[in-house]
Formats: sequence, structure tokens, C-alpha cells
Amino acid sequence: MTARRQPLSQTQTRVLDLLSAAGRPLSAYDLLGKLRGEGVNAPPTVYRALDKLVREGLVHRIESLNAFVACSTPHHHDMATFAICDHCGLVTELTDRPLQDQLAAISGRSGFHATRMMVELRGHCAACAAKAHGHGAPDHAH
Amino acid sequence: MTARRQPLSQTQTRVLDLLSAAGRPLSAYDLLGKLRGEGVNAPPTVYRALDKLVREGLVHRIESLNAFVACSTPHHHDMATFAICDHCGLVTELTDRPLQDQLAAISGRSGFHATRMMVELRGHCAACAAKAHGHGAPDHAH
DNA sequence: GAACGGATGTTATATCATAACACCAATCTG
DNA sequence: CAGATTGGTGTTATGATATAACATCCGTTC
Repeated sequence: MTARRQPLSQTQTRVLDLLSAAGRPLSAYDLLGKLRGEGVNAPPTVYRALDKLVREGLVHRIESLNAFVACSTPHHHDMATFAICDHCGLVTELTDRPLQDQLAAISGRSGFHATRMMVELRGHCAACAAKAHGHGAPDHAH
Repeated sequence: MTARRQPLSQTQTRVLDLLSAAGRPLSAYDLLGKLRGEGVNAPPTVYRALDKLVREGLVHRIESLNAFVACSTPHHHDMATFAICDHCGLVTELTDRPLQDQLAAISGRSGFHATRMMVELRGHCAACAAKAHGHGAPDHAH
């Protein structure tokens, strides 16, 4: 039942590699910057590659950052959960099956049929929370 | 422990009224359109009013729509859950305390301290799911 | 070889959001 | 009262994100 993997074009592969190598979210324009000089010169090419990768479940879009990350466990996902540190920018993808079930149940109670579920948590990661004892730390510049 | 309510300026009140009256998400520029001719002529004024209203817990930003809605139950919220119909555009705010607790628990397991939790479900509302029997309905134009 | 689907290139533009600075009114505060 | 501070606003300009519309190319299928 695992969705069949379509072969990826060269641009698509390149975008996925860049995201994987970065290990953090990149905006479409970050990617475009890295792809200039490789024959990619305009936003639509990047957005099209990203659309495909998101459809294939290889990349997630993080709505609250307007950015994209390589999926940490490339199943076909209709749900993604992220914990985003507002101090250091660290983004962690969480997976929790009971949460998904509970969300489906909650929305189902109102007759809603969910096809995509996004959970984004903002706050401080363990390391930054530890550092932030009393001395008001300046938050991560957007 | 209910956060003290700051008095609202005229612009802030006006923005909140417009959002309440709309009963659906409006973008900052939708609001600006409605406020032209009332002395509001530029985006920053609208964004500043929205920032304040969000800080006060009276308005939520819906990340996946880049839009704003009046909070249905104006407590001070650090969590919001929305079900967004991709067919008719209906947006419903859900409240579920166990979900909030579970999210806090999940993130806490990794040492993450969440200050804001966003849950956005995309799919079809009860009415549109009922209509969508077989005949592929064209989705709501963005 | 015509038709098609999928990807790309290109130009232009739409949409969303903020920087930087000036001004004003209300409220403290010495 | 004078000066400082805070919060809101106006204004201009710009930055950042995303898509429309149209042309081309290429491999597959019929």
C-alpha cells in the first residue's frame, strides 16, 4: 500500500538533496539561491519541484515558517508534526500515531473529513530552555 | 489568571469587528480594503492592529491560509485548532482540552517547551463531503 | 508521426509582510 | 510643570513569498 514512487527529475533530486543536506528548513528562495548557476534561474522551477516532492511525501512544508524540510521518515504522510525552537531555529519532526488518531477522531466528531493534518509547536527546545534561566535570551532572529 | 484585557484602540476595535462580522478568515489586505476611506491607507496599520489582537488572544492567525479569524471563545489561548474545508472555505475552530494536554506531553518527551501550538486540518466539511459522492467536485478556488 | 504528459524556461505580476522614520497623545515622574 | 516613556498611527519604500500565462522540449504511447 506504500505509494508507488515516481522517478524524480534532476531538479527534483537536487532540491531534495539540498534539503536533506541542510537538515533544517529552507525557503524556496534559499533553494533558488543554491541552484543559480546550475541552470535554475526562476522561482517557478523551484516551486514546481517542491510541489512534486511534497506530493510524493518526501518533503514537508512548514506553514508557520514558509519553508520546506526533507521528511525524516519518508513514508507517504498525510500528517506532520513539528516542534520549532524560536530561540535557535531547530526544527524537529515528531511522529506520534495516537495523536494522529485522536485528531482524526476530534475532527470526525464534527463530520469533518481530514485529508491533511498539520501540527506546529512553537517554543524552546531542551537546550535553549536550559540556557534560558532568568537571563532573558534574545530570540532567534526570524 | 485570565490575562488583563488592555483597552483597544479604535483601529483595533474596527479590525476585530470586521473579522467577527465576516465569520471567516480575512487576509490583512482584505481588511485593508475594507478600511480604506476610514483613514487607514497602508498595510502596517492593519498588521499592527492584528498583532495586538493576536497578543490579546482575540484573533488567531491561520498559518496555512495567511489569514486571520476572530477567536470563537476569546480566552487567552496558546493553542488553536482549525478545520479548514478545501471545498467551500468554511473554517471551524475546534477546542479540545485533552488534545492540548496530549500535545504538551508529546513535545515534553523530547524536552521541548511549547508556548504556542497550532493545529490545522485540511479536508472537507460535513456538507461538502456529503456532496462529493463520486462526481469530482472542483475544489474551492484559493 | 501525431498526440500526450511531465518538466522546464521566461517574463511578469500578485500577494503577504516589514523596515525605518516622523508625529502625536496619554501617562508617569521628578 | 518639564521631560521621559509608552503605545498608536501615518507614510514611503522595500523585502519576501508565490503564482499566472505562455512557449518549448522530450520521451512515451498509439
